[in-house]
Amino acid sequence: MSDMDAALICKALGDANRLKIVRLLSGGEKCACKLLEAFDISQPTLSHHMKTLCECGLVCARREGKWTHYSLCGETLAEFRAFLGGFDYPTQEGGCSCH
Amino acid sequence: MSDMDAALICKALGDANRLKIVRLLSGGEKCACKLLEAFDISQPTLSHHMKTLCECGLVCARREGKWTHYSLCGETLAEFRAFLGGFDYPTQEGGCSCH
DNA sequence: TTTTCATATTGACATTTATCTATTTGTGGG
DNA sequence: CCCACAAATAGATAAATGTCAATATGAAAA
Repeated sequence: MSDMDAALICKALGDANRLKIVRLLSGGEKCACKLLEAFDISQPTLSHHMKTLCECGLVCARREGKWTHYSLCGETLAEFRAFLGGFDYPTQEGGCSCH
Repeated sequence: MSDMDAALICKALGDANRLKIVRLLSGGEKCACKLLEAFDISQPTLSHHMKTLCECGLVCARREGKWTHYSLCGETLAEFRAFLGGFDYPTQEGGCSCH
């Protein structure tokens, strides 16, 4: 996963509503109308958020008749976790021999 | 870690420059002047990014004379990873009994 | 085919954000 | 005390973002 991909995912998660959407999807696939019930936002706004989540690969959309069902993309989620796992936090000091 | 805390961290990571800063700090503590060398941005802009990273708890600042040394906060990073770990991606379908 | 319903797109607007220049703050050395 | 330097803050501005009302699309039902 590239920095740009990761930044896109972070940006997508950096909104309280979208974070809540991801949490809801974490419980299993949901259609847009069910998701909408959980929020105080308009239908176009939810649709816009879903587009953001889909475009970064975190969420997949499945069309079934009139309804669109959304679910988390486990593969992307795993890759993102691996990306974050690449950050270490060495406790030793003096890493910067500044002056 | 609350949703708001996590959203703050995500927002902080949702910028290519800040992601790069975190990667640099992942290699150990660095002072602001060393970080600045790695970018094509002005000193105030870097300072602004560091403030964002510090305010979400991902980075700690340590003052030493005229210099400020920054490092990743391992605790926050761990909490954030745990937060993301809370998202499951159940593969079973039919989670939404929509219609 | 006409209607109805679920979702997506458009266009507009207010807010937030990333960035810069200019200035200020704080620290240490002459 | 004054100067030099590292970093932070202030103020301004262009770009991105979240939101909504209005409209379009697309699919099933009547």
